[in-house]
Amino acid sequence: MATMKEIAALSGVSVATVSHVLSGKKSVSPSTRERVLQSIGLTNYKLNTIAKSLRMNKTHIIGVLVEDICGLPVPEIVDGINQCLEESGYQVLLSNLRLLQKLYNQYEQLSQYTGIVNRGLQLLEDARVDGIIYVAMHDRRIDGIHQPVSIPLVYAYAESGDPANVSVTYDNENSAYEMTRLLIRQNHRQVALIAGHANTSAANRRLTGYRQAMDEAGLPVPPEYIRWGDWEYHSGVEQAGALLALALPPTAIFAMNDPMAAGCYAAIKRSGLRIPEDISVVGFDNREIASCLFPGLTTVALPNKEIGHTAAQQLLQRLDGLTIATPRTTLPCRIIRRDSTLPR
Amino acid sequence: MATMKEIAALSGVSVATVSHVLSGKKSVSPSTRERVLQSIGLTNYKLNTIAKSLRMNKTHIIGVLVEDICGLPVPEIVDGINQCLEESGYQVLLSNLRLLQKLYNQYEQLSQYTGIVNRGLQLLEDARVDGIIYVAMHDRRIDGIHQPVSIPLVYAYAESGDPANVSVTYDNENSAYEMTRLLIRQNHRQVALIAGHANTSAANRRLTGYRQAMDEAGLPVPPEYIRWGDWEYHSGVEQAGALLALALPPTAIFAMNDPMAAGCYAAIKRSGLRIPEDISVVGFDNREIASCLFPGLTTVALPNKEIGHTAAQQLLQRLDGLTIATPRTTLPCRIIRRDSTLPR
DNA sequence: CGCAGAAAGTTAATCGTTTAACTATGAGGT
DNA sequence: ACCTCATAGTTAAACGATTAACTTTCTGCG
Repeated sequence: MATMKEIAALSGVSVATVSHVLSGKKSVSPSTRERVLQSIGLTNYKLNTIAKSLRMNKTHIIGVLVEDICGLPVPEIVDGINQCLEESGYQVLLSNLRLLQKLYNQYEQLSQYTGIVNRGLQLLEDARVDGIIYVAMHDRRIDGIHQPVSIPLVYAYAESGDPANVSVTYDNENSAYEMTRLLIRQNHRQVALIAGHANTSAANRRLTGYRQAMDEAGLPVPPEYIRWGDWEYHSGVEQAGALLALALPPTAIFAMNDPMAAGCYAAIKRSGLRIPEDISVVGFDNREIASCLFPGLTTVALPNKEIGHTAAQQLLQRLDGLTIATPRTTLPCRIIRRDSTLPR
Repeated sequence: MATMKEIAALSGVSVATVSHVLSGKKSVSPSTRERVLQSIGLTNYKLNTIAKSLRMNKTHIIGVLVEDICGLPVPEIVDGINQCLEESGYQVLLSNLRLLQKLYNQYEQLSQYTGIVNRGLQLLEDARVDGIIYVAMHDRRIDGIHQPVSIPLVYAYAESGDPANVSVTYDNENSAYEMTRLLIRQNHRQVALIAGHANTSAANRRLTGYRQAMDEAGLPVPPEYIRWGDWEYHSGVEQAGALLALALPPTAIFAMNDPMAAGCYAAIKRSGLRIPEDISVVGFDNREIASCLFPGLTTVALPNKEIGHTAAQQLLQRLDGLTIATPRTTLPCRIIRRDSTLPR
């Protein structure tokens, strides 16, 4: 692959002149410019970005740290990041921690967790990325995360424990509120909830939203209407079974994610009831299942792509030296209405 | 961030010596080594990989080109790639073409397609990656893909049109064969097939496997038992409906992917039949739905992680100067047995 | 004692850019 | 004629590592 030196020799000028032609930062006579461009056309010259990075101390590469690339929202978030960065001439260096997403309960063991995250950050820092986006799956109460010296870092999806850090998240609380409101507007008065793992802040926020909607409508929430699942299909089956066995079973079930909603479907059908005629079910996440269940599941779609896009935007702003006025961005979700609910 | 120069000054030696201590390629007296290591400990020294890359003409970065990171097998493949590369000290630069995966029919418009792919390859080449893994979703009949000069390239998931290129794929044909065999062993004699989009080689290979199993067992395949869908849920509903309306309806349906199998579930339940007592259904892909349907769907799991891992391995071999003996690797799939089939 | 050879360092070139500082030339103004 | 200034180009020093080639010192052996 040709270098500037060869182009310079071929055109009978100095490398500096070639550089000037390419950068356009200094004026070059039309004739020399033409000669240089022709030489470039003749060879397979490619600017060596490595040399440029070394000289300029800027790689135009952003490190994206993910806990598990196979985790559901992750590819979409990365997509959003990628799209935004590409437009600004940046590229994405991916670092995958391969942390099992399902270890909700071990989530509290922050010590070894932060160790792994810090190793990932190190790797990106070593690669001399210009900035880092950390796609975190769970809000951090304590931030044991070592902010690499002098590399801007923004959080996507979940929040950093330190409110000074910039984070881009979605509105768990309001989405759960709106979804519950939707059921209430359909005259449901017995609305039960199947929650995700109690350790996760997502579950707690969605619970808050649900409670607020019920309270506002003056509807009672008997404790047996709040069932704690573990985000998995089977806990949906189990908890829905328990709800159906109640003396006063709910007329609507709000499952905190789609697999658990699918579990409700199984339990409900097994008991001979029909969805939505006898009982309404709604989910959360808008996974592929939601549209493949029968009847189609009403659920909430997370703004994953936007989360990634916004996080990337904010990072680029910081790279331009701007300080982010509001470090926490919370994006709204969208309710996807299908056929799993019916008014009473 | 400190440099070798500063470490050298601090330890009273030359940069060369510092380099020797770090690389271990030349002997250094224990005392100087100790002094240098202490200086490093005192500062925040980090090897500048950019400078190293420039000098060594090697970045230790592999470009991964994906058509759509949100496409289902993609994250797992990337995970496999990542895992393998990480062990060898390489990192992943991601390039996402954001080609809509669903444009099956436009798939034949190769001209503009190759343009986009080539732009993606250019971007990676510009970044001076050491090698490229192209995660392609569809086999290429003609390869319009411009192999970037001197950068090793391997295909993952789908095959390159040129048999000389190294590709790592999975065994569509045999998996469909085995799945059909499973149904036949359960004494099903009327086994119908709901195929994916006719344009795709995956659909055609799976069809071949199915046909072979039926032929071997001496079972007739009436033309109306082969239904062409488009990989989507609704075509499953539709085609299963058509099958059930036949004079001699099948006792088992093999859907070429899980969403279409889910469509079968809907059509079958609507018609009042039970799965698996009245009719067996199997799918393909082992998506999340498979375990969230009721009853659980028997399906085939693709070796996505292994595909990525193997592709990365082969690329690293090529980087080490080895030539790959067999450029085409076809990995076996695994049948996941759940509760959607019953012997006759 | 003399010499070979190993051990421990240093010097300086190199990778491919960018860019401040400099030179040379010519145009324009007074 | 002289000064100023803009234009077009060159030179050379960075950026931060690696490494071949060289120097110096020491060890061991005949």
